[in-house]
Amino acid sequence: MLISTRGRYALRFLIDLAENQNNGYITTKEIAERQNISLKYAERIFGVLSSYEFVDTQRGKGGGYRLNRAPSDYKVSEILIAMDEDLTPVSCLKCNPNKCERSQKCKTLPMWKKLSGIINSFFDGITIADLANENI
Amino acid sequence: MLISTRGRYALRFLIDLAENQNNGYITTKEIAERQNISLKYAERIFGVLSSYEFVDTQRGKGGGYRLNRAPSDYKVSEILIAMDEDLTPVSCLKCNPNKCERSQKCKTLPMWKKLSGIINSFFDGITIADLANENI
DNA sequence: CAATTACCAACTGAAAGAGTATGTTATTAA
DNA sequence: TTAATAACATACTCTTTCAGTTGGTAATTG
Repeated sequence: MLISTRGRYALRFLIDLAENQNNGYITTKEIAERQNISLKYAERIFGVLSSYEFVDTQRGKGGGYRLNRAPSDYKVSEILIAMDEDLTPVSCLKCNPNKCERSQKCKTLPMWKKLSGIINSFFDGITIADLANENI
Repeated sequence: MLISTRGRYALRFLIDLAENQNNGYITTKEIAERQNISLKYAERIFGVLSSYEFVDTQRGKGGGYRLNRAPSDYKVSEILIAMDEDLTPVSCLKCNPNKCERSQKCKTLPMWKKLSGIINSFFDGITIADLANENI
């Protein structure tokens, strides 16, 4: 799988926050219920989103999370890369510079590179706002 | 990972066969050495290629494998799908029809479907001949 | 101070994937 | 007819990754 469930949940959480922007801070509990996921797992995912400063956070009563940018300023690519480390379709592309000794003469490597570029551009071109507005 | 090493090896084997087409049957041993992979692992991969009738096979002395079509008649997509079952980037798309109960209202599903289409078209448009000729 | 809510880290369990081990069967050439 | 060759088959091991859980601690507020 190119995209983990973690990455998919992260996107859904941000969409959820985007759809409830004017309600102040949204708790993990609320989102966990809406998205039908365990509270604890949701907390872990928000932990990553928070560490990348994709969201503002507030502890204690009345606290929770909220977006700190406009939904149109979140590229899907950056979210997925934050959650999964990368978006590379084959392990050949994982290390940089390429450590595979046959990379110079490999007949398939250019194809993998091209695909990787396509995938990255695809996700670069979509924002949380696009998703929320079903404007794929 | 979207593409397994099995799938990558399969492509390299077919490219190898394409490059040595006029030499009759090519043994697993020969390819295993050229591609720097264990004989036994190579045999397993050829087993799959053979079961999908991507190659002709001959046992015993002088035997081995050879292509049974022109290199330009092997789409990369069919090879990769044979080796890995599918090319779906997210598990949401694995079952058909979609069994996820939120699929009707899911805001991200259209994006996954679109990506899946892009990936499949990409590999549909490339053949073993293209790879052998470095014509990515 | 008590309730609330985010934050943190270690762990479990399952699945998939890479690769190996140990054969058996078909074919050919001597 | 036998020995060598090479494909075919299957079960297994080992590692890694990923999903999800457990059991907390720290900050904030009423």
